Amino acid sequence: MLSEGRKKSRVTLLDVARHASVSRATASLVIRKSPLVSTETRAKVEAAMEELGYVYNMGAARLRADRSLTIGVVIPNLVNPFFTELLAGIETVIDAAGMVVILVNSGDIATRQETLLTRMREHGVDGIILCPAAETGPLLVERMVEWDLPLVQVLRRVSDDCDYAGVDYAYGMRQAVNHLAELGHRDIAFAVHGPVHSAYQERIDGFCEAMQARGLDPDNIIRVPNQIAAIAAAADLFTSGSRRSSAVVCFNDVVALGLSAGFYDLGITIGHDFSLVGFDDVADAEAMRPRLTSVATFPVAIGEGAARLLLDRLAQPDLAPRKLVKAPQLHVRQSSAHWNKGDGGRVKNAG
Amino acid sequence: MLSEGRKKSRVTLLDVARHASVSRATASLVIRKSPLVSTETRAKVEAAMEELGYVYNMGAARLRADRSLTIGVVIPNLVNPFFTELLAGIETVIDAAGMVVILVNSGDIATRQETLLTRMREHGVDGIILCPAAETGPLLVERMVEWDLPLVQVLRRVSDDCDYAGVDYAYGMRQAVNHLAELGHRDIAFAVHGPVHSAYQERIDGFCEAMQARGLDPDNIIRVPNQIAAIAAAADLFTSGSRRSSAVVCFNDVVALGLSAGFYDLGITIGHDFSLVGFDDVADAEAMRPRLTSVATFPVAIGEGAARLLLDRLAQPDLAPRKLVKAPQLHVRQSSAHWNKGDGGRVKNAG
DNA sequence: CTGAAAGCGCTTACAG
DNA sequence: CTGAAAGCGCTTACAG
Repeated sequence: MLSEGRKKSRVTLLDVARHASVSRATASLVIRKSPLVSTETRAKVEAAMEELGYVYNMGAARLRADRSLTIGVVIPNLVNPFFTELLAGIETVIDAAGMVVILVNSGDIATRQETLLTRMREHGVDGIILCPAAETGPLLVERMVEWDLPLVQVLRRVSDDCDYAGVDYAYGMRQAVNHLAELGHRDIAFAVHGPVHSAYQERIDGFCEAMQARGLDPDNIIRVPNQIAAIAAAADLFTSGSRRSSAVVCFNDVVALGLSAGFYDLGITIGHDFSLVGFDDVADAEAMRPRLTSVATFPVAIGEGAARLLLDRLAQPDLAPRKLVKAPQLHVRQSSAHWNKGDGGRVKNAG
Repeated sequence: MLSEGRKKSRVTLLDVARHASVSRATASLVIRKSPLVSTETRAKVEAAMEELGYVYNMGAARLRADRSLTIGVVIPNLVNPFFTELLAGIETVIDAAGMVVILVNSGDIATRQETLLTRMREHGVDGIILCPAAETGPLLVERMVEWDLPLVQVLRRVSDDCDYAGVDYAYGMRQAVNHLAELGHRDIAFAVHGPVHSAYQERIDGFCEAMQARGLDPDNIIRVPNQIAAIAAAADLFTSGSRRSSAVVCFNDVVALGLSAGFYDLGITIGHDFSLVGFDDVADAEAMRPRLTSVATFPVAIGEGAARLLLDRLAQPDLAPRKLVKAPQLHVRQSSAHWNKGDGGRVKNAG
């Protein structure tokens, strides 16, 4: 009830100790739930804290103990639902560990990322989960080591000397390509977009290898724009011209959503006239009509995994670098259908 | 190049001062960019910082200066794209002010929100932007005042004694209803879902008033499920039974997306057989086919506004409570169409 | 413009 | 189990 003048004189641990007639050290032990304190004393101190309206001052504790119970999360993009789910997974685990997330957005710009990492360091975060911006070099990881700042890379990696939580993109691509090949497709395109980074490259490589393993031509890789409306407008790249394809694997579900709209505008029915496979399997895949066949990459689980890697490293700084590479999983829905090679024509949806 | 033993003996401001042959106070002034220091001295100190690899310790500064350059953001839900955009707006402004966001997710659970607010307070945040969880009482704001912790409510409000940044939901509803009424619709339903809070209530009230102002029956308010697949399965609530409607206003675009899928499954063509108006105008509205008519609520701008309100309050704590209520804006696309009253039948899309 | 000193609120050995 | 003391790294008056 001391709301008067709280600003001026905040209740301190010493006040609590005096009120409970114990020493400051004892009060500190109670707060940190040490077993060295008798139940009786503990109760007395807790009552005093309650009565005085004591608020623990993490700032002071962190200065002395050199830990902040704070971790930094650097994400290249806050609008893509994929990153949001990743973030949700991270937040859940960090929160459960009694820690707190400082979130920043690099906008996928390496120079900005520099600034932000410096700022995180000044704020004294205990560690960092980073999805490296495009163009990030491997020196970044070296610097973090020099800074003695525990780091886990997530989704993209720039160095092998550092923890990493991500997705087996090559395996995902293999599933997508095999699925379409088994439906009879031979002219399969790959629609990509966005900045170039390890996850981009792994998807490209995975697509090419999977196509070659099937004896198919892997060269039909087409870049589309970033904005959804522009992607839709680019749909005719796949259905007209010299490189007509009967199916397209998409870099992610954003591309799939855009192309799906574009095909609709062209009067082409997905899952009938043309097959489409997305990547990530965000919520929209199930909401689209026809429903989108997509390769699930489980962003929430990746986020949780990344957070656990970091927690482990904080506990054991000398652990060798670890990798958590999650296997994606194809969800077959309605947007992919049989292709009749016999006459090169279209057959009924078999999804 | 002092990477050896950095852990043990970190470079401190006193080291910098000595290295530059000035006092600690002077070094501190340089860091805080005070104009009281000569250019020459400043350069000397900056060179020393560079040479020694000095890292500013916010933790120590905050303890002494009683500010943390940190603000807490409490969001009920990280997966809804609407909140993500809101967050992006907040982050941009806070970042530009040289501050940093601590993000937590209340899951729309009031008790969890309590815990999180306490934790934020212990972490010493300078202020909080809160989208109150459902069931949050007005006492929460009183407590924050008692805690002397600056607060701005965003999107939902539980008290008028506190800054608020949000949307004029009633005006948005009026636009949606008027649009449909002008197209000839009379049996207009309102599809709602999710937890009950001020924004929910304002939308309900806004819908009812708008309908009454048009002389239409406002009682056709129907609750649908929260998950998108379940919303789709509930689409027949609007097209069968005693209360058939010809158009539906949706609580948000998630509902619109779900119902759109459900109508597709029922063989009903949006923008032709039935009209649909969404709310929020997230990116998906433009990506859907037919494109979704929706009331834009500009979440990024709201986030920016909320962050500015908080920054202003930090600068001037005694300001009277302020409200930033943004006017939403109807975007007419293809999902809403003329309705021919004459024979109660369907006419061609006029979107 | 600079120096010496006190203090923010906690934790950590170190004796008892 | 408890007390007295030092110190984490900064900022802030206060004299000069």
